[in-house]
This record gives sequence, structure tokens and C-alpha cells, in this order.
Amino acid sequence: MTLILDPDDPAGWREAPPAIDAGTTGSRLTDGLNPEQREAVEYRGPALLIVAGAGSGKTRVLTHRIASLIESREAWPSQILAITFTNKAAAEMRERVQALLGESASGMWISTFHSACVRILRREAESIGLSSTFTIYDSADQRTILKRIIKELDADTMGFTPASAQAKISKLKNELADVETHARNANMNDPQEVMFLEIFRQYTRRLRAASALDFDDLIAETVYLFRAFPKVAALYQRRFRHILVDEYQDTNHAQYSLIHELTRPVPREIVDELDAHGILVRGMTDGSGAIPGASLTVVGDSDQSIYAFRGADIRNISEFERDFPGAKVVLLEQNYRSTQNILSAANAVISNNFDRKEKKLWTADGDGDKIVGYTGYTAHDEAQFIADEIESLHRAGVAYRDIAVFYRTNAQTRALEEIFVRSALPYRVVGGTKFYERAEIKDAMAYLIAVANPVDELALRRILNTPKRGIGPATETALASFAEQNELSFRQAMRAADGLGLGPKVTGAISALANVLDEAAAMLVPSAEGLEAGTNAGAAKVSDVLVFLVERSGLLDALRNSRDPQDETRAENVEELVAQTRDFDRENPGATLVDFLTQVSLVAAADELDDASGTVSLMTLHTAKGLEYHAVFLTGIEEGLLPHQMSASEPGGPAEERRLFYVGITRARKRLYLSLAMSRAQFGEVAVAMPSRYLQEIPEGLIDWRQSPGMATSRGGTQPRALNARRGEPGGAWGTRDRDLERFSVTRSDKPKTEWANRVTGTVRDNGDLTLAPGDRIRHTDFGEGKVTQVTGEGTKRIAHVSFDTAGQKKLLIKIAPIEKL
DNA sequence: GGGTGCGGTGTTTTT
DNA sequence: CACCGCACCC
Repeated sequence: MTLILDPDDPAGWREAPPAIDAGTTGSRLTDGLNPEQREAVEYRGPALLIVAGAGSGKTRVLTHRIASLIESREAWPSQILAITFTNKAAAEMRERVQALLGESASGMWISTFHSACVRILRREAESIGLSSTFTIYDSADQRTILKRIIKELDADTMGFTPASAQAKISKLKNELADVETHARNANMNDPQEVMFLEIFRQYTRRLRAASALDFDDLIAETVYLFRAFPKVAALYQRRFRHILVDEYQDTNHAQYSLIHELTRPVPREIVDELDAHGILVRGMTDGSGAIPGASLTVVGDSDQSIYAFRGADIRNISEFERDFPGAKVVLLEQNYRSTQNILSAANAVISNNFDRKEKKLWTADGDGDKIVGYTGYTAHDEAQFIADEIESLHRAGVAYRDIAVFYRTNAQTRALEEIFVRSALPYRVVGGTKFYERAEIKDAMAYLIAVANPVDELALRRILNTPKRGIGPATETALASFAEQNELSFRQAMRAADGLGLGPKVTGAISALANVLDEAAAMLVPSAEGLEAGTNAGAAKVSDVLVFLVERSGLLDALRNSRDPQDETRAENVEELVAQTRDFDRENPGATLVDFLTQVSLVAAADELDDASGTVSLMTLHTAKGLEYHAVFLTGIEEGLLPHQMSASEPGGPAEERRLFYVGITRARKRLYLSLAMSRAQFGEVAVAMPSRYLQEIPEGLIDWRQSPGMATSRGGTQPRALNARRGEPGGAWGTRDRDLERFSVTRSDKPKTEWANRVTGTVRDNGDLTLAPGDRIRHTDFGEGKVTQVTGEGTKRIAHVSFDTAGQKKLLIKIAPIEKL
């Protein structure tokens, strides 16, 4: 029988730990595991490193390990802290543990690094002089602030850009270097460094003044908190007896330090103090009166380390045994996900990275199908191949949700989306241009932030003249300097607008806005009973506050009454945001506005994935980490894209790009497609693309080239040859056989060269109310003539299923397809 | 104070 | 190509 503790129940912190009753770990939790997995579940000791190759069942091992700790009564749920890479992974892990235990195990902290830190920081905010309603600034917010600072300091003349300053500040924070630490190491004779220091100092000051933290601060400030307040740290060190970290290869120095602080023993003096404060420590101390450090389990695979650009340090995992002497290491190599052909390709590619521990994935499930390769002339050609192939997989019974398309850069979605829309292929772009990044949504969110955190000047300045109320830059500056001179916040200056001697119209507008914000703030105060009980009872719901704000501020009306046709969509987006807050209120009863803002700030791209959706998923290779699909399309496998141009100059760049390719390959269960284009439009210009060097690292026999780079380059003879296809050796590495050439020349028919370049980007058609019925014959500009076999869908989404005479079966969106009825 | 249009510029991956 | 900043005009 396991006692479940409520995480928010203060008693949970005082509850006696369960008696250790080793040996009761039910075999149920290790049944069906291989010997290595079993060992990873059952090992007990201070430190455990699970080196888990792709698809080796590490999530299974982690969930079973947690369940076994709880079931054997070695730990309460509240003593578990598990760190995952996305919120979605956290939710899944929680569900799986609960399913294993057969009861709710609330009280466990299963979350991302960032979520866990926000939770700690909001709770302990006052220790470090921060408001518990602090705002979390995203990259765009950082950029805005840095832009202002650089402009004020004229730092652009020294070559500083918001992006460069942002990167440098982020890098320092990930190394736990704050302004003063950095100042000590800086070379004050270098004017550039002096200037950077000033930018960094101002940036830090402004975030402080706004009671705001950026993403990197969330981790770094938690570490500073623990280091500066050992008694605060002790609360968490005492509580979390078992810490588990997933994707450990992608932790940066700050995250590593956080884990280090959390696993420290609590010294005897502090234990005594905790005891004096009524916090239960009996039974937790060792012979010396100290509480020993928590046990640490990390899971990772250095071959999948792909976040060096945000400070991930591969040494955290490769030197784990040195950092934690006596650590146990368990190696999981058996793969339960992919076919041997896919694994062989992955093994071959990754073996080209030197300086790695030899590890070979294997499966007992057989070779499976060959990997399919395709080289298009353009990105659209490549996309068309993918769309056709997806349709044929779908006809063969593969659900759309089991198919994913990966790419290196977000810009690559363009061509894919164009073709997918035309092919009436249901798809969803995961990540990319996010809903919350739209200007109107950021505006509405800024209203909420301004209410939740009144000292947030960035949010206030954003909404000051949105919608237009005649408050221009001059008035804004007047308010800002009035605030500074009188040591007021920007918000207080707004309330005092009457005394500023501004025009009556402007003054009225400022006061009206200040009033709306004050009224909204009043809505959020809990009732007397709520305050008494320390809950949010009686406070207005997030959706009610948002509706009040967007109505009373005039934001929604301004969009609705605008003559800009795009504003109609923007108004709908704001209404969609309202709908989202309603969902939030319903799903999180008792949650506060700050809870909502936090959740929005910390959504990861992969969190948007909806398993129930019947759509193909499109995402970057980075977002794909940790996921798996029946069929995977890796696109744009070209020099310059993978490896990316920008990585060439970075130390370790090409090796990291190879790991990215490796991650992509190992996401596939049964079918893997590798595709590329001969030419790719990069910022307007069409550039010649070469096959990626990584393609040749895959043994030839594993790939079935439907159209190889050799075949494609031979067209017209004017294109450069495939990379590394040796001169004087016909076909080179790509095996350009005559038979293929013949087949190829038939495929491309007699179209002139230029047709390939613009066949899709040309005009966006609108066939209006063209009606088609089964039996009709049509002509398509690319596919030629064909017969309509079926029409599905309604209105603008009507889809014609066409059997083309030479191009085979296709689905077309009638409204925009380049077709005519015959 | 607000709107339009020109020209310059950047250009990876993400919590 | 797309976005942003700036200058110009109302």
C-alpha cells in the first residue's frame, strides 16, 4: 500500500519517509525486460548512468524504475524528481508510472528543467528579491530590450546587433557567469568588451526592474538561490531523495550545476535547524547527523547530443563516472524500434564521428525494407515525391499520424506545405511559427502580463498605444523620464498622468488605460475566504479577465472595425486565445493568471503534438528528438543544409550535424526515406545543391535510389556532378546505370528546363466553383490528363481523387489545383 | 501622431 | 525573399 502525498499539502514536506523494505520489488515491474534494462530498474546506489541508444526502451526503464521505488516503499512519490525534455514527455511519464502503480501518484515532480525551476523560484522568490509573479521573457522580448539598449549606447557602431548580444549573454548565463563575474575576467583595454559589459549590465538591470527573468535565468537564478541560501536548498535536498534526468547529454553547465546542488548532502548544522523549525528529519540522517545526498539517475546517449549551440556540454555525460565516483553504468544497445536496415545505416553514419564510445544498435526483428532515396530537381519536386509516397503509404494502410517529415531549417516547410495543400494531404507543422508569436496574440498577452506583473515595463510599453490611442513616442518618453525622476514605476507614472502637463486627449487616454488595468487587477484578488485559506477562491477566471481586457481596452473593437482585411483574422486569433483561456480554466480549476502565463511561456514545440490527430507531422530534426514514427522522411539531405552552412565554422559543428542526421534516421520504425533537391531557393536566388557528405556514409546496398543524385545530375550534362562522384569513373559512388538513365529520361518527359523551376510557385489559382463529378476527365498542368474517380469534402475543401493516365493516382484540392475540365 | 513606401540587411537549430 | 528601420508626407 502506497500512501500518496499531495504536492501542495505542506504536510507532504513533513511526512516521515517510508521504511525501506528492500526485496519487495514485484517481478511484475521487471517482466519482459532484457537483463540490462532489468539491472537499470533494480540497481540501487548513489549514482546510475544509463547509456541508452536510440529506441532501446529508456522511457520504459525510467518509468519502471520510478514505479519500483514507490511500490517497494523505498520512496514516497513526493521524493521523486524526474526531469524530462518536454512537458509532453513529462505528462506521458506521469501517466505511465500511474498506470504501473494502478493508482494516482500525485506528488511526484515530473517536469522540464525550466518548469521545475519556475516552480521553485515562484515559491522562493522573496529570498532573492523577486516578485513571485515575475514575467518570463522569451527571445523576442530579449531582442526588443537589447535593441533599445544598443540604440541608446550607440553600440551598433561597434558591430553589436541584438542577435549577437543575445547569443553572448545566453552563453555566459549558461556558464553561470553573471555580470560581475564576467567583469572580473574581462579585458578592460578592449573597448568592445567594455561595451559588451555595459550592454550586459543594462540588460540585467532592466530585467530586474521589470521583475523579469529570461529562459537562461530560470536555471541560473535557481542555482544562485541554492548557493546563496543553503537553508532554502536544504528543503529541496531533503525532499528529493531520487532525482532522474532524461536526455542528460543535452544538459548545459547551469543545468548540470543545478543537479549538483540538488544532490548535495544536507550538513548536520542545517539538519538541526530544519528540525528546530518542525521539519521532519528523523530517520533521514546518517551516522554523522547529516542527510545524505539524493540518488541520481541519468539517462542519455552522447550520439544524440544536438544542443551544443545552447550550451549543452557532452562532457556532462562522458565524464559522469568521474563526477560521481562509484557510479554504476548500464548500457542499453538492443533496439526495439527500427528495422536492421535502418539501424545499420544509423550505425554506419555515426561511426564516422571519432572520439566516441563504440556502440552498435541491433535488433532481433529482421532487416525490413530498404531505405528509399530520391533526388528531385527542385524542393517542389522533392516535396511532390514525398506527397505521392505518403499517399501510397496511406493507401497501403499507414495512418497519417504515423508519418513524419523532418527538415533542418524551418524555411524548408514552405515548399512542402505548398505541395501538401495542393495534394489535399492532411498535415500539421509542429513548432515553427507559433500561435503565441503573432503580434495580436502578443498584444493580448501583454495586457495579461501587465496585470499580473505591474512593474513589467516592456509589457506596458507594448500596450501603451495598442490599439492606437494617440500616445506616441514623445509621450512615452515623457512618462518614462517622469517615472525615473520620481523613482516610480512606469505604471505608477501612468496613474499620475494628470500632473504631467500633457494634452487633455493624451492624458485621458493614459488614465483610461491605467484604470482598465487597475480594474482587471482588482478582479484577480481572491475573496476573504480564499485569502484566509491561501487559495485562489473568489478570484476571476483567466478567461474573464482576458475578455474584460480585450473588450475594455478597445483592442478587439479596433481589429473588428479595421478596414485592413487581415485584421479580421487577427480578431479571430484573439478570440481563439480567449477560447484557449477557457480551456485552461476548465482543465485547471483554481489555477491563477500567473499559472496560465507560465504555461504559455514554457510550451515546447513538441508539446503541440496531438496523438489523436489524423495528420502527417512536419518538424525540424531538433524537435523530432525523442519521437518515433512508422515512416519517416528526412528531407534536404544536402551540403549546406545538412550539414548546415553555419555549422562549418563552429568547432565540432560537422560532428554535431552528423548526430542530428543520426537522430533523424533512428526515429523511423519501418520505413525511412532520404530525399534531397538538386537546386534550392535560398533567399530569392536559386542555388545549386550538392548531396550531403553523410549520404555516402550509408552502405550502398541499404538504399534503393528511386532517383539518385547521379541520375539527376546527368540531366542535360550541365549540372555539377554529385559530390565525390569521382571523375573519370562513370557513375561514381552513386551507380548511374544506363537502365536508370533511360527510365529517368522517360519520367521527365519532354518538358523544357524552366518548367521545373516554377511549376508550383507560379500562380496561385482559384478555380472558384468548378464542379467535378466522378467520371469527368480533366487536364492537370503537371500530371497530364486523368479521370476523376471520386469527390470528397465540402466547399473550398472539396477534393478530387483523380486517376491520371501516366502519373497515377492523386488527390487534388479542387479550388486551387492547376486543372481544367475537359 | 499616423501612414506609406523605399532601401538595406540578414540568412540554423530552441527552452 | 521577407522583415525592419527610416524618411517623408498628410
